[in-house]
Amino acid sequence: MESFRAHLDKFIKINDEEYTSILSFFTILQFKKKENLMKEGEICKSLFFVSVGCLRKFFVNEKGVEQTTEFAIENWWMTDTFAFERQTKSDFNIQTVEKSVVLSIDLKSQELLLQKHPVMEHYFRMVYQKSCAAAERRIRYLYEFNREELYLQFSTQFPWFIQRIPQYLIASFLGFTPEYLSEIRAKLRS
Amino acid sequence: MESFRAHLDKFIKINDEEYTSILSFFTILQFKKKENLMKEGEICKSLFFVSVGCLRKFFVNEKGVEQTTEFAIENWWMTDTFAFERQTKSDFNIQTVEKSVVLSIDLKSQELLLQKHPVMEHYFRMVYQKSCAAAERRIRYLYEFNREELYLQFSTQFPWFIQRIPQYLIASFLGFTPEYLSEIRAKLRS
DNA sequence: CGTCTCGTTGAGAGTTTTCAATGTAAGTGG
DNA sequence: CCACTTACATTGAAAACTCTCAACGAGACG
Repeated sequence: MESFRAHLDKFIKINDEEYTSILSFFTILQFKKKENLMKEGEICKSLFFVSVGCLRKFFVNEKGVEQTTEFAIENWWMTDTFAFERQTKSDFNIQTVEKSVVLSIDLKSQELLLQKHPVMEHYFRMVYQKSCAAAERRIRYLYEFNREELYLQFSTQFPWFIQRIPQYLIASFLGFTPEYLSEIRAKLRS
Repeated sequence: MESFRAHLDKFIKINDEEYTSILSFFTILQFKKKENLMKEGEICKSLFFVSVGCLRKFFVNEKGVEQTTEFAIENWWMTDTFAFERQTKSDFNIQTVEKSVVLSIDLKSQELLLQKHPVMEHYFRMVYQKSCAAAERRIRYLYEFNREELYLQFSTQFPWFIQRIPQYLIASFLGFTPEYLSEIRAKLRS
């Protein structure tokens, strides 16, 4: 878990002993591709930190289609924040997109962690703050661009991610159908 | 500023002396309807807390139309989080929708506040966490519903807000044109 | 009274989805 | 390694959704 340590170091100053203690509050989990970490309708027990790999969050709409709302790659956190905070049923599914290594913590452990290591309040404050900032930007893009522009924007901003992820997930994340993405790509190609 | 105290009390335990000290880091501002608190392109200096009234955050799209992305009513915070954190140019405008009373704090003051009152780290962690939770829900709705359903959803969930705000701002917030909102309302009426 | 803002209506145009069919790449078990 | 199956990507036509534009009506306010 060297990567988690490096990540924490970007926000807070801790020594080896503290790090060992902090890490002890988490469970390390390994997943294959397309394994489920959380299911819609089940109590949202865990907050996940992606150490290696990629997760996606999605729900199933009334037509039975999976709508991806978020990806999490290395050094990102993911859960249904609303449901985790209240320990209620999750509104989302979380699934690996690739083989992944994930740190997991439950609410009670997080509370104990914050109690024992107050510096982690600062850490999580910063993480949530960045997460809010990202959400604000995300929402702006959704209002500013039409589907074609969203794809163009996304593929120029994260070309390496486009390579990494199947296209139908990109389409799902950008909020349109795989067919329409094909059409857009055909148009851009010509 | 009794309302701010009551709001803080929901998250943290502080005495009168601490509260007085905390409040001293803020500036109290009064605004009339449609006054500007922040402008796109200017350095994002302030984080705002709405004590009374209502703010909206918007940007101007390439067609010159104002797109509202967020409202803040009593006990909500608002800024361009990304720009505030980095003290860079704001990507959004912030304007009052009604006559409002607002607490304002700049980044340096917030840092001093957090230093002097570590309990505020916890407070802001909770606030940002809730904000993230709201954003996750918001994004889900944007993916789940078409415009008509968005309006239906919004108007049944926040009927009191629909009363409070002019319709063209509702349309802007939900991401469609006032004309289309009229059409939806006509359809629902019949 | 005139002006401005806001809400409404309708026609036509643009965007995006649906559905069904086909093609292609990739994984699996023998 | 091949044959089979499944998952993913593409195409095209018709339908559904949403926007644009121009015009009109109603109310607020100086």
